[in-house]
Amino acid sequence: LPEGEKPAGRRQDGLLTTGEMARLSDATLRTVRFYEEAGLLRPAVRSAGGHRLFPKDELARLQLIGELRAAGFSIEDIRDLLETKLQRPTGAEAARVILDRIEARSRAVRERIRILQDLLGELEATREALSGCTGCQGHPNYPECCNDCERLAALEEIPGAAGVLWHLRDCRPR
Amino acid sequence: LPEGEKPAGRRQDGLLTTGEMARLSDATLRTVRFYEEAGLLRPAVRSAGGHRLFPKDELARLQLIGELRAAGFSIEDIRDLLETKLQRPTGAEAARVILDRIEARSRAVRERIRILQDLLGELEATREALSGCTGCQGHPNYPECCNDCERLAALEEIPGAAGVLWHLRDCRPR
DNA sequence: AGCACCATCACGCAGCGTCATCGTAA
DNA sequence: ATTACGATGACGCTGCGTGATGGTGC
Repeated sequence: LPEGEKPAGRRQDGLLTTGEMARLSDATLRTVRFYEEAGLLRPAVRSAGGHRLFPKDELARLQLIGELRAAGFSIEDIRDLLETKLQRPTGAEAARVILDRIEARSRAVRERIRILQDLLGELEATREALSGCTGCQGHPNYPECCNDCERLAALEEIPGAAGVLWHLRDCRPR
Repeated sequence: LPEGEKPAGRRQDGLLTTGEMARLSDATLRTVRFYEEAGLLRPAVRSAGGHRLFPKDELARLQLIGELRAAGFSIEDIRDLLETKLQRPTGAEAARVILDRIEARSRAVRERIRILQDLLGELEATREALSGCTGCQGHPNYPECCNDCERLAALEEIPGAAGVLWHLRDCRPR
């Protein structure tokens, strides 16, 4: 064993099997194969028996693909991104194209974060509004009785989501 | 016209057509119908000619569904949430179930926000690393020359994503 | 009678999951 | 020879988009 080098797989040729790629990147076999067919991973060399063998660089690619997917890039977007540099005549041009796309995605991600944060706020407000209900004594004509509940009526405000989930009368659209 | 009441649609019976529902909630006709078939909107009354007519409360429901979908929740998740109250015998029990689910959702949403923020950070770092390249003078043997670029080598660190996108040698998996 | 509106099939799409059946690797 | 691992179809799923074709509302 050459010292100071942890082999990524256990093959001596430094190639990775489909399964190793999958395990090292939180993907599945199916996903790795799908990405290869889709052209996101470069055509793997095959063993004599037909098994895919990926050079180790492809692992970094696969991991990046996973992150870009999580960020909402489509398969096609990603293919474009990965090919951009090779399809532009100069580095300056390629960089501008890539920067634009990243900018656009960043904006979309920020927007998505904002939406999620708003929703989180509404969920919290809903939780607060209904938290008093866990101590509610049984009532004969539940669930209609909640419409006349004094405790709920005394609340400063009932978020729209709570009104809908609790099936209160007059849930007004916002 | 009874005063002080802005009718939601323009029908005098206060019911909303599929199209009105769609327009008032940023959905499409198809989506409204789909949600009804999926049981997210309660079976609409039909006109003599077969057109759906929704009571105005359903609009608040539809809007809530839109928000939950935007946050990434599945149709089934949403159906469960919406039906919870009616399927439990007491308010206290229903409230506990709903609170649990909201708690779980909140946690999931927080987790998603965290992931997206991490990604945003990586996107920004990538943008920064490549932003200098937009001024790169043409070079005869682009794109290979980037591997020996002095400017890139001088950077404190090159994020993995940039290494992959820029096809630099030795992009090591993380 | 005209025009916008709505209904119901029905097919299509991404991005894989999930068998089933079979060949490989060591 | 065993046992885990991988390959190749092929069909399934979600959440709608997108026609086509024909009836409604007013």
